[in-house]
Amino acid sequence: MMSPGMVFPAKRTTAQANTPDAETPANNRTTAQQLLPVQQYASEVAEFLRTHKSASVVIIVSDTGSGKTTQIPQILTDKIFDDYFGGPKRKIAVTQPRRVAAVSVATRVAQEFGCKLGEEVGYSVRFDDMSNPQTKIKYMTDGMLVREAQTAWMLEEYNMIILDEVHERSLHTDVLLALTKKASVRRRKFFDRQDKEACAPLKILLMSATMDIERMRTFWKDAPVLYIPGKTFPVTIKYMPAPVDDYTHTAMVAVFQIHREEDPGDILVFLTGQEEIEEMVRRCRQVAKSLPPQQANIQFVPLYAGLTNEAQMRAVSQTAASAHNGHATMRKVIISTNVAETSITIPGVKYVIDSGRAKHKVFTSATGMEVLKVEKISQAQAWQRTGRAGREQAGVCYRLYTEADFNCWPQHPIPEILRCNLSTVLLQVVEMGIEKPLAFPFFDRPEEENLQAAVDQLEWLGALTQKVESGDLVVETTADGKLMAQFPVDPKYARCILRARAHRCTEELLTIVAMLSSDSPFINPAASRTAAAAAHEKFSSNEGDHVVLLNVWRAFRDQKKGNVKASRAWASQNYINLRNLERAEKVRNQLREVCVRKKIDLSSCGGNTTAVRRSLSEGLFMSAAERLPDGSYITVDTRQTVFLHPASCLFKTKPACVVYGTLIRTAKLYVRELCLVEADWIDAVGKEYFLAMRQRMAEKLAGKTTSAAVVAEKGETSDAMEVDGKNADSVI
DNA sequence: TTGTGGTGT
Repeated sequence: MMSPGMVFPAKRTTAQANTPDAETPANNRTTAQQLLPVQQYASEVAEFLRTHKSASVVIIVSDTGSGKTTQIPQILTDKIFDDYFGGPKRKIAVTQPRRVAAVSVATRVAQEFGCKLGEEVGYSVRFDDMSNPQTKIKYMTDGMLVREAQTAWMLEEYNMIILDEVHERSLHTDVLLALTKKASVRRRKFFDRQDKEACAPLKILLMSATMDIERMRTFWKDAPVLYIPGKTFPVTIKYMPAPVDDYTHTAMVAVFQIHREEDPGDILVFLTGQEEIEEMVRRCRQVAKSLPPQQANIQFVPLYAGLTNEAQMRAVSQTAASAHNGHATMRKVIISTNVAETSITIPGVKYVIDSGRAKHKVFTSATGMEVLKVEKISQAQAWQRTGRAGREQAGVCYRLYTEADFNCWPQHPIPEILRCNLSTVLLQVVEMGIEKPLAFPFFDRPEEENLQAAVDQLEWLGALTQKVESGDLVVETTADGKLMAQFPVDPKYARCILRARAHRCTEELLTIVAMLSSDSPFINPAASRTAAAAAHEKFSSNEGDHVVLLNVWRAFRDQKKGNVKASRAWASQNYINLRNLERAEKVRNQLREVCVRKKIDLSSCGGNTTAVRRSLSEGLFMSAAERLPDGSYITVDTRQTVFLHPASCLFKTKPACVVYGTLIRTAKLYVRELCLVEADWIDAVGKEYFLAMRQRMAEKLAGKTTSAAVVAEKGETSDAMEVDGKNADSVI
């Protein structure tokens, strides 16, 4: 067992500049604490907006705690709404990357505004719309606004779109950056030329933390910028004098050092994942047992998104200030993933310990492969973590890396739009009437290869057609594509639903696709793994994991005829996560509504699971794999060696041919969410696709005679290719 | 024979 030791030099008294906002001229910390900075600057904000009344885009920059999200929309409605916008008065949309934020901010603003939530001030998030036609300020998730744009891409319902937390660069915020840019130009032209009563110009307000402002100004042709100081307290930064190998161990030593030497205040530790966190919590509790009685006032709580709401609440709720051991107060140590970076705010934190790492998902369009790996975070993320120590009082951030290391890290994380499968977004954008998706004004343009891969994939799925007109790629959605765009799921699953019409099993496919859109219904607690596996056995199938999901759903639905209590008991006995199933139910209802609206036949196949598998094969044919003699598999299109994931119900039976939902590299290159299919089915639906892929591979190989290409030709694993410093993408 | 960073329609 480790012994608590000293990892950091003695306490330094000088507070260093803590966040980038300390450098902005407007920043000072002598503000009256009862007022939010924006309230103090209200007249300046109003003046700024009035001065730039003719600008279609303005930028407001501010860090945590300025109150910009709650106050600025109110300033717009209170002070200048009447004369600020030309044309008829409609709504202000304020987008948020997270639903909880949209809901909670709207609730607070409705109170301040003195109206009932859902009237002048409201919100709109998936499954929950609290707004009406008279709503003036509508908080919404960015994804929700993208959805709305699909039917009205010029966003005529709004006078102004406020994009909040732009610096986070969420996928949908990036889509909106491009879309609103296009819409504002079009609306301006429309307004100038035509009926001024029918359509007002569209104003855009970007709200961001202090970063990347110059690039943003360039993108928006020198948009005016207003800086507002945030309200945070100074945070002292302490770096490691030398690099550490074992950051978990170092984090533990730091925790106990702080506990021994520093003032009261909770500690927030940033690690990378559930397993690592549970392990550290366990070891900390062990060490705490041997602390002297006067130091026993310490407790450890894990925090990650996979926890139940109750467990998350336990981590977030304020430490009971009640005396412990007669006099000392309890110190709480929250050991968390990056969920505590932005999504969850924890009161009472005075110390942050930052491992400097996080798990990131990387997607490769050429192979459809995902990798989830631990990587160094960006400087912006490090500042975000640091800021968590200064919300209520001055704090300290212990960085488990050297200053020299930190200075070498990238300034910003890679935006999501550059590291995800673009097919869903692309179909949405095309359905808005954007015919030349390669010319869409992305703030950060995805690699053309990735965009083209998404276009190709959508074409193979029958969602669109593409052609080249005077050098530009022009695409158009097909009738099926228009239907597919209606479903809020990956287009390949939308295609499965559409194919289910022919096989008379749309009800079953709705269930399966809804279940795939939600987190797994299975709970596998480490302590009772055998019991859980035994309980799950009754849902098993030799036809694949999709049929297993269907079985779970049917059991759940039959249970639901009973009462809530019975439902809970059933879930607990069967190691089933009820929350995830209830979410799947909501998704299913939404998908079903799309079918009703679009007059898509709803039919059920009963026990005929062949029809179900056939439908799946026709949407997932691009993700097919065949068994090799040694029990491994090879993907039919890109000829990569892959392995069935051991958690799949087909792991043992190893059928000759499967389609899969995801291809992910962890210990090996695994395929998951497997469905047993006949090779004939795949050939029938994917013949042209496989021919085209084979031809493309041959062309690439002809052009490249590197050893990597030869290895790829033999169908070796991409491991072998990586030895050459290449990967499968470079040869396919 | 494995494993789930985090969002969202």
